[in-house]
Amino acid sequence: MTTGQGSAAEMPEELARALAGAEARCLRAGAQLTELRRQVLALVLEAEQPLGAYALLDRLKAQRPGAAPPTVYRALDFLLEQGLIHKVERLNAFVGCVEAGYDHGGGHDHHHPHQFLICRDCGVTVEISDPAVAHALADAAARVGFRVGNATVEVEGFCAACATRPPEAAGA
Amino acid sequence: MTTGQGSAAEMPEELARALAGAEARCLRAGAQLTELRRQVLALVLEAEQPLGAYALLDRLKAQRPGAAPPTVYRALDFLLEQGLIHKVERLNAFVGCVEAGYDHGGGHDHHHPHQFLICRDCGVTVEISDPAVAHALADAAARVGFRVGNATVEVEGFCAACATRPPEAAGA
DNA sequence: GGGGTTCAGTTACTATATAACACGCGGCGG
DNA sequence: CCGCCGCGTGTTATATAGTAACTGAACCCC
Repeated sequence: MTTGQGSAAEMPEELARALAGAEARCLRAGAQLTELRRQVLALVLEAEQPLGAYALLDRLKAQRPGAAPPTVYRALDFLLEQGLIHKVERLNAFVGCVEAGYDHGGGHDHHHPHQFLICRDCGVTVEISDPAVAHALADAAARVGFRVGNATVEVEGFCAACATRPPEAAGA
Repeated sequence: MTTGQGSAAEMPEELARALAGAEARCLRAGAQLTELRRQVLALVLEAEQPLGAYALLDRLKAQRPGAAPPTVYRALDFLLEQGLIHKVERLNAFVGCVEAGYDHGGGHDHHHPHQFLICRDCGVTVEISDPAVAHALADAAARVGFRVGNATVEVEGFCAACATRPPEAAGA
């Protein structure tokens, strides 16, 4: 609510740090975080909620009038590959990866297991990264001889705030 | 591979049984498994793989020339509500629920937790229903005060067959 | 028989995503 | 120097997925 997207002048430190981290990460991966890609990443990160490709496109057009669907989708593909953003399949929308900011050079480089909690009521989407879930999943998969690659885990339900405030009196 | 979809004449016992089970289930739920819905359900069940709404529409047109997108989507919505089919979000496609066939009158009525394993190589999609995964997920959610409703869990990776037969020699 | 509900037909449209081709730029070998 | 190639992007067109809104038929209930 507090962000005036009209002019892309403002640049909170947090965003700047995230972009710098992304840059470093791409460097390590031998990938180019070009101007376009940085712009799209910034748009995703600025938003507090998952944004659809076309919503991003609209915002992007402010800075890049000629932008078309492929413009956005190609950037998104890149960012997904680099693990800088995730796609929320249930929403056909994209969010910044909560872990992307940490520039911990070692261990895994990207594509950490993650899960989304999506509030049915207020729409808030939260990313968590629970090892137990990943483990249970890998376990279950292994039981049928399946080798886990990338997992999409998205839970719809009620966030803490909306769960306590019971919505609008059940009608049925 | 063995099903000739050209004419909808054939009706394996398995399919017939599944449809009968679905009928019984709807009866119990006070829902009507109409002709259209049965047709769409049959199409989903016949396919060995997830089918997109428009693929279903094409097939449906053989039996119902006037069919349009809403025709299929309304039937799919119904079947989803009844728990007779699931949607695979990553594929925008629909599959029959493996548990729908069991006409166990008691306990849960539908919407059991389930997970999909999708082979990156051959595309085979398998549904499993692992309580440990569901539990781990509910647990992780509870830890942040989130009440779990419906979970989408879809794992991409390699099925047993494709995992043993290493694909086409890794390049990188 | 009026009035509700449910289901399906129909038209039109919105939203999401990709194909295919063209161009500019930088590197590299002839 | 030139042609070629890989890459990122621009551009146009199109494919795929999903809904809105209105219509009418069938059924049930009173």
